[in-house]
Amino acid sequence: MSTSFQQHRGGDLPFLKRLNRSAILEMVRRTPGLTRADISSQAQLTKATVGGCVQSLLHQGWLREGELQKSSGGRPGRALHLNNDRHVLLGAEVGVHGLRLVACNLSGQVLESHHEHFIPTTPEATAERLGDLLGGLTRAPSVTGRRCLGLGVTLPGPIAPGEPVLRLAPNLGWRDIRFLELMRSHLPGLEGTWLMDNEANSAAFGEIYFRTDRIPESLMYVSAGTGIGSGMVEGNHPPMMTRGIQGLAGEIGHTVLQPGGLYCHCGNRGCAETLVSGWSIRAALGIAEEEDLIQALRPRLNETEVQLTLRRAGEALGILLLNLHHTLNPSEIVLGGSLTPLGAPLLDPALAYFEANQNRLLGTPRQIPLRVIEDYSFVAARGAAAQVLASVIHHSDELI
Amino acid sequence: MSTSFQQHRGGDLPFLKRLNRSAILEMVRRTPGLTRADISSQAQLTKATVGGCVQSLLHQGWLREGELQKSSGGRPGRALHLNNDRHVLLGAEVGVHGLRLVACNLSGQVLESHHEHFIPTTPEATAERLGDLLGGLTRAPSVTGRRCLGLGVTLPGPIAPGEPVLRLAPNLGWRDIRFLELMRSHLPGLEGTWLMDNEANSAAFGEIYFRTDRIPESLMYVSAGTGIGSGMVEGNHPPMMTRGIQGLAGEIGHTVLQPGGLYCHCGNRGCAETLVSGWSIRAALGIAEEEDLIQALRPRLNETEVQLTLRRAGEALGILLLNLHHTLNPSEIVLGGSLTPLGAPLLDPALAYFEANQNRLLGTPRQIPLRVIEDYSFVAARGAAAQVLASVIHHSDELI
DNA sequence: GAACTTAGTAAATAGATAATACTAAGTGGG
DNA sequence: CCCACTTAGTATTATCTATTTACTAAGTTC
Repeated sequence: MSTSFQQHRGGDLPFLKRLNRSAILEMVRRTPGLTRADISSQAQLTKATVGGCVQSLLHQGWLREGELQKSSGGRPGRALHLNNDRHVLLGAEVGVHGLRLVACNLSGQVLESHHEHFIPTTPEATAERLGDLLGGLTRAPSVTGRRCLGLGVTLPGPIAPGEPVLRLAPNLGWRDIRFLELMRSHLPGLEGTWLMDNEANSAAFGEIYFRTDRIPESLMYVSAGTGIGSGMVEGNHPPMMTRGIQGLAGEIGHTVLQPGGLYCHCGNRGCAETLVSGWSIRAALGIAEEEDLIQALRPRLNETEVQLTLRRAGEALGILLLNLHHTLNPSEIVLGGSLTPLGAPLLDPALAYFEANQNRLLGTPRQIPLRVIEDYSFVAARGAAAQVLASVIHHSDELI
Repeated sequence: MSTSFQQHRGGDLPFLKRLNRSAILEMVRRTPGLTRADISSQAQLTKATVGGCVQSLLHQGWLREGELQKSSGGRPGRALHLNNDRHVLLGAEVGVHGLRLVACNLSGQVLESHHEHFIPTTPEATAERLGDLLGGLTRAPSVTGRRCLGLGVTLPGPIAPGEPVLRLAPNLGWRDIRFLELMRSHLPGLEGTWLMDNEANSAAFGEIYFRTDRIPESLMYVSAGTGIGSGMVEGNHPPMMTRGIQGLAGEIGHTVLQPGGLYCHCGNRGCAETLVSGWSIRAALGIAEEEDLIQALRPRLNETEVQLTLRRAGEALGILLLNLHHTLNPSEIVLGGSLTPLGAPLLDPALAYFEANQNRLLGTPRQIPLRVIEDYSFVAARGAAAQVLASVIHHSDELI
């Protein structure tokens, strides 16, 4: 899961076994309904090997057998699916204005979710409250009885690569917090893999990991909220994300778009966040921190000052997206975050700029899919749950 | 080597064998002088397994035994090194103003190199000339007799991920060129792995791959020449690079730094290249395409117009570097390309801006190493040779 | 020089996938 | 309805790889 320096390691036979087990589970996860024969041909393993692996995965409750496939002239194969009844994944997001929690099954379907307005004060108090809420979630009828595979927590700031430390959360005033450790005492019985990550990273991961059709080669999630962040996920088996040596990868809110421009809270001038972010829009339109930004703006959308501010912010967002296109060139871009409910006045200029300029270099008609997420609310928490599953499948011995 | 969508595959016993062979070879490559016992403890393989692998790698001429290590109370181990006498790697760079070729040994030491001023006209003529020069290189005394592992060619533009097609070379006027195919007929006897990549990608790869101490977790190479490009390499075993779905990753010359700024040749406004690039400096100072930019500028460095132009370009470069820092956060940045010989008037403002602003977010004193390459000339060609070696080690059956 | 320590090798063992042969369960033609 | 044919999946045996165990090699230390 981390980008930290990997020492060279050899592999023994159990390693090979784990590898094949996780490959088979991933295949069924990505294309539900696969038969053993399909797996055998795709994975380049013999029928016998696949049969053995599948049997043990069935036995352990990871897979279940489904209907018979249509015959193509011979004995029909038996469809295989994830067994969604046995396990649960927990994910939580600590946001600037609230806590969000989800419990998912292996397919990423949300079994239970909870949202609570909550202004994080100290890390300790936040951990306690979040622990309580998670405890409640695990006692929900749809969750009890399932085996918990772990917990993923997202935080609004850069995470140190390699160890679970929040380096900084500018909008919470936190610095160097080992948040998982703070939560341990409040969730003593919760087993499985615990991990934490940046909100945009987790969101990006979840958006690519739980998909079962037209899986992009890479995906970038841009989170436009109080600040602006992004997460990039690439590849498969397992998807990898770039964190950067200090966890700063994706801190696109502090890329400079306007040299010599306004001062940012980071001290530099002309950062993207001075042009497009919850805080810069509040500053430009005089909206207090305590008010809900969306609710404050909705009645004022006819004011020219508001329209102008949102249009300028949208144009800056468009430039930001284009710069990412020319820096990372993801296969798909997903736009989320608490500013997205502002809709067209903010987003149309961004999408228009991106579409107008994305093909200038190559001149091809191909358009990179750019999607505004319908409901951004539980994306990060669900993504953290996805990271837990990936970690279990690829880096644990659960499958043996 | 490519970022294209990987189908899930299982692994069989020969796969495991290849994996361990390549892991051992990589370990010795990265830390020359390792003993079998060192490898055994680091790779988590038993002494017997390591002994067997090493024996066959010695037998095939990949490794050689060296001196005895100093004893630490018992029998001293025998140092292992790459055998640099048996193989050769070929790399070539097709530049806007010339062709550069290298022949390297396994450690990346240049056995033979050649530079020729050459303005590429058609792809066919360029391929023919490059083929002739490479043929000459292979007949050099230091090269003949060695087994050729392959050829890597770099080109100044985005390469399609997954297949060896140059999508576009704006400064050559080329589009959708299968350059390797054009070269085949001129190098009929040349065996091994053939590959091609973008110049900055190959340079980045070479800068990280041949290093033997303090190997960074990731490295970004920024190439400032006629245009501006970058390449990012991450991880190890093997190092991976981001190409993007259209090969546009790293096209930082077309990130927008000055919304509403000057028109770029791509048709957009305010691209980084309009502020810092060979062509924009030429345009600003009225230097013709035929003149050598460095030679034309050197006598004029006292002119205020020149100083101002270079300082502004340098500041833009500094912003570009900072934006990359906040987007990818590489462990190390290397600056190369044909503009670097301009030295302080261009580079000082860039380095100063980067250093002044890189720690604003986290507030830590840590400085990301930013190095201007001493001699940029054969970096890309040597990097392409490095890619050949990595491809052989990780994706071929040569080691068995 | 004897005890000890570490490096490396040889032979037997365990455990993984592959190969082969088999059974299971459909289709379709007569 | 039967039978040839096709494909899915399982059982058994074989092969291959790494490990385990025992051993030899070659130093240091007292």
